[in-house]
Amino acid sequence: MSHPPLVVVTGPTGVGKSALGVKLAAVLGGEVISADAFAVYRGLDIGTDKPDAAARGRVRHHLIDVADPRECYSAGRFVREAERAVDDVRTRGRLPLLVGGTMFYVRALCRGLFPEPPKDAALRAQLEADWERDRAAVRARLESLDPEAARRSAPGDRQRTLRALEVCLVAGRPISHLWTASSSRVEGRPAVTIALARPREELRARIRQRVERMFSAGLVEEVHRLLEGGVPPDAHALKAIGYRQALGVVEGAWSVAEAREATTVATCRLAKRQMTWLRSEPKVVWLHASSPTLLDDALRRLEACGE
RNA sequence: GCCCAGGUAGCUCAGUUGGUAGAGCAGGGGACUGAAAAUCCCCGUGUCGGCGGUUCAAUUCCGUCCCUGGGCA
Repeated sequence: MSHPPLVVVTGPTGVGKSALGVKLAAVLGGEVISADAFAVYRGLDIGTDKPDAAARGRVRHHLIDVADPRECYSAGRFVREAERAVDDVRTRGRLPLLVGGTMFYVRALCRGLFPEPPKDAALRAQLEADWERDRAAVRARLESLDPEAARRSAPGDRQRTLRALEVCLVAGRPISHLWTASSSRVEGRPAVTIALARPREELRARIRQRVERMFSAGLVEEVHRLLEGGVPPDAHALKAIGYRQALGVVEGAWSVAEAREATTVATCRLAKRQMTWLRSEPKVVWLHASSPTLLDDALRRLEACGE
């Protein structure tokens, strides 16, 4: 069963991934599978810069608006749903294009995650409490259970430390052993990864403009609506850049100008971290997003890769 | 015009009883296996406003000039 390689279109926020993704899909008879940790939530439209009705009318999109904003979406769920979407698109004889900037999701889909042991909410809560009380003790515990995992996470990294401990305890074996069991169904068919880049200052300017657009398009009102719709202020969906800051405005802690500035800064940092992911990625086809012949450049590179 | 207060990192400022300086923010680099737009780690040489003077040594003291606030005319 030989499929064409999965086409991935990625890059830092604001470079123009979505636009290229839609154009490629239109030309190649493909469908977009979004790799975006917040566009999955219904009701988060403005701040996620979700593809608009025109784009979604032109090309079919998957994994957008698939979760309730009160839920906590996850990489594991993304991989399951994305694999299903890839199969679905291929079954219909079309080309799946993974488009998005959530690098962890992209990597998880392409390289796989280890088989997850069942969740244990009580244990997680207990570990969180332990961490607040004595994080050194928690670290020592991980150190004894799984020295390898301890070495791979910084002492201050609460999230990884607790996750590692939780998995070790539930699975009854070190998480570092489970890591070696990672597997992905798309892994065998290497993806062609197109990454878009722009000069730093240009990207910064685009981000600044986009953030201004989001606030004037009613980002604060959108947060209002979500809260009125029953989304708790501490919901994961409201931890997204822009939403956090807009929530600050709703709660009266920040002026709109402050929120806008903070959102811009946070978004630029996100872009920087995304670039860090991509630089370490071994086989990436880099394209200049501002090239007037971008679509042709991309098509040519895909052809060269066998698509 | 006079009087005060300032002029130190991209920004806001601290500091040096004279031995060429450091915080926060911004910025940069990196890590990343189910919260990932998260979580975390590392990175600070800059004519200390200009020019003179005193001094072994001036960003620090003195003089003068320029600039920015505020006050008085």
